[in-house]
Amino acid sequence: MTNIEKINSKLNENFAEKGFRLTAPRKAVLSILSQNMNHPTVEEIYLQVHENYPSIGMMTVYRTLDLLVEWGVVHKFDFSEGKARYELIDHPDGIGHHHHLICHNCKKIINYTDFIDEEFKFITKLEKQLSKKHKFQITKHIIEFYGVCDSCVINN
Amino acid sequence: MTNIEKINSKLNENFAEKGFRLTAPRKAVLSILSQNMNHPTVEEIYLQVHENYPSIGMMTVYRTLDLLVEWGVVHKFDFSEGKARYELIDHPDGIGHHHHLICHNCKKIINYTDFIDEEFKFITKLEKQLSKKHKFQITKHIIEFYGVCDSCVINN
DNA sequence: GTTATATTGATAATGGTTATCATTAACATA
DNA sequence: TATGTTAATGATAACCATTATCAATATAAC
Repeated sequence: MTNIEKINSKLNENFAEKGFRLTAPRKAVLSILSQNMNHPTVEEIYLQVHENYPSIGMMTVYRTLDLLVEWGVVHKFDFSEGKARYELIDHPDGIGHHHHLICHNCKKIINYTDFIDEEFKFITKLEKQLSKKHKFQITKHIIEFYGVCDSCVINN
Repeated sequence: MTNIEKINSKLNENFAEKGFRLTAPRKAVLSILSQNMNHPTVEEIYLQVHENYPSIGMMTVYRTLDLLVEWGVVHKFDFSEGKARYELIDHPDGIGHHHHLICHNCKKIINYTDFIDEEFKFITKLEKQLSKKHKFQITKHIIEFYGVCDSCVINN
C-alpha cells in the first residue's frame, strides 16, 4: 500500500465510523499536502487550494487541517515562527518518512532520510519500553536537530 | 560543574563578550526557571517573578526569555496550545536532561529520563554523521513522543 | 424529492506576541 | 563619587495567526 492509499483507507474509516464527509475542499487540501514536501503554512496551503478552487475560504483550510491532525494523517509543526506548518505523516517505515534539521538563524528546514532505518529500529525499541513503563500509548514521534546551516555559518 | 554553574558561566561569557547586563529581572527569571521543571508559560513565569518583584513587567519577561533562548540556555517549546512554554536546557549528559511524552488529549507532559544514556549515545553518533553529511552545526536536539496517557485511555 | 445534519464562508472577536518610545538603570571612565 | 554612554525597562498600542459565531449551503440517507 502506498502512503496515499494508507491515508485514504484511514480517511474512509473515519467517514464510515463518524459520519464525516469527504468534500471537495477536503480533497483539495489533501491533494496539495500530498504534492508538497515543504511543510507549508496554512496560508500557503490556502493560496494553492485557492488557485483551483477560488470559492474555498481560509477557514475551511484551517478546519480541514485540524481534522486531519486529529485523525493522525497530518502533523502540525511549530518551529517558533508564530505560525504553524503542516505535513502529511508517512508511517515511520514508509518511504517518505524523514526527520528535520532546523537552522535557527535562517529557519531553513532540511528533511533528511539518512540513517532513518537505524533510527526506526532504535525508536521502535524505545517506544516499546517507554510505553510499558509509563502506560502511555505512543502514536507518533518527533526527532529534530536544531543548529546552524552551512550558508548561515559562512555568512557570519 | 552543576547545571546552574554551567549556565552562569555561559551567561558571563555573553556579558563579557557582548556587553549585556545581568540585571535583577534577568536573575529573577533565571531563578524561577531553575526551580521549575514544569515547562511554564510566559504568563506563569511572569506571575512567579511578580510575587517577588512586582515592578517587573511582562514585556521584560518576554525579552529575557528571548535572550536566553538565543544564548542557548533555554529552550522554547510549542505544544500547539497557542502559547509557548520554556525550560532550562540541561546538557545532554547532564543529570536533569530528559525528553517528553505528550498526551494529545489532556496535554499533560511527562518528563522521562529512562534509557537516556542509551539515547545520548545514539543521538551523539547520529549528530556526528548528520552534521558532516549536511554541513550543519547541531546545537541541540528534540525527541518527543506523542500519544495518549493512562488516564485519558481509561476515561474514554 | 425531502429531511436531517455536516460543512462551509464571511465576519468579528480573541489573545499571545511584537513594536514603539520615553524613561530608567547599569557600567566604564575620569 | 560624579558623569556620560548605552543597554534595559515598562506602559501602551499594534499586530496577526487562530478561533468563535451563525446563517447559508451541500451531502448522504431515506
